[in-house]
Amino acid sequence: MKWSIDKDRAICPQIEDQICAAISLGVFQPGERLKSVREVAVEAGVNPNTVQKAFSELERDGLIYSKPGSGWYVGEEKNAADDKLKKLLREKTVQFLKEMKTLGMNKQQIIRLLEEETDE
Amino acid sequence: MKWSIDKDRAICPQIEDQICAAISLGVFQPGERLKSVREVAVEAGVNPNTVQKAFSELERDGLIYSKPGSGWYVGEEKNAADDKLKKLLREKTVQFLKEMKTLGMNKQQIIRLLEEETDE
DNA sequence: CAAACTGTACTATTGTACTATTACAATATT
DNA sequence: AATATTGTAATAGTACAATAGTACAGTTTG
Repeated sequence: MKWSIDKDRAICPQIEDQICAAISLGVFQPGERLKSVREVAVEAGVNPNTVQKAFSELERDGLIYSKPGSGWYVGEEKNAADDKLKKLLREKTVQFLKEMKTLGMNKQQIIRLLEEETDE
Repeated sequence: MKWSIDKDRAICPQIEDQICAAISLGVFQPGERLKSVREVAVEAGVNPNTVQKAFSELERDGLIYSKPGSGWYVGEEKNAADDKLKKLLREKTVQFLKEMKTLGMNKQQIIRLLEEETDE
């Protein structure tokens, strides 16, 4: 898995979110074993404690579960990942809209900016 | 002036950004005196030190200037505010797009989410 | 002149996020 | 059985933003 870590934001939720998206989008299948806490930490250039915390959060939300001594595994209920991803995308969108409107932008102007900054 | 402070983000840049937008959008006119550091602090529910820091940053960027003992005043060059606001809006947009794409969304899906979350 | 308000500077403290390091028990591997 | 790897926990250290409090000099106002 390829990680995209922005050092200017909290790292823990970024790990969470990207794993959540990977599960929801089918990159990881239910029952599949994830890489170990230490491996992910090296891959993402991050402290193992941070990965451990992110995994624990995902476990709390029912996306993954741990077999102590063996590893972390994707849960059977993909719903949990789908719901979490949807919620995440909505929250990010709402937050973005809020900030842009605080700076005086309206819907039309926001979409125009989006069009300008998109290459595809 | 009405402040919109999000406690989950760094406060200092929020003060900066909102004043910048207010100047660029003509809410504050060149030469106009801003409220004092202490007044803004009370209005926004924030520590005076944080406002002082925000004002100093805006001064560094040429948006406002201080007359020690008298107050802070909007600079004559509105360009500085226009440029800073434009840069700000672009950065926020680029950041939003980056995060959404990291979570697997493409342009079309992003715009659809925006449409869904906009009321006007 | 005197009082009030202003910008400015400084220190101390708190809260948060992350890193660094170590340790231990459960599991897997050989 | 022995070794390596895993999850898990605890501690200490670092860095930063923000708060709290104080102080002082310049300006305005009465």
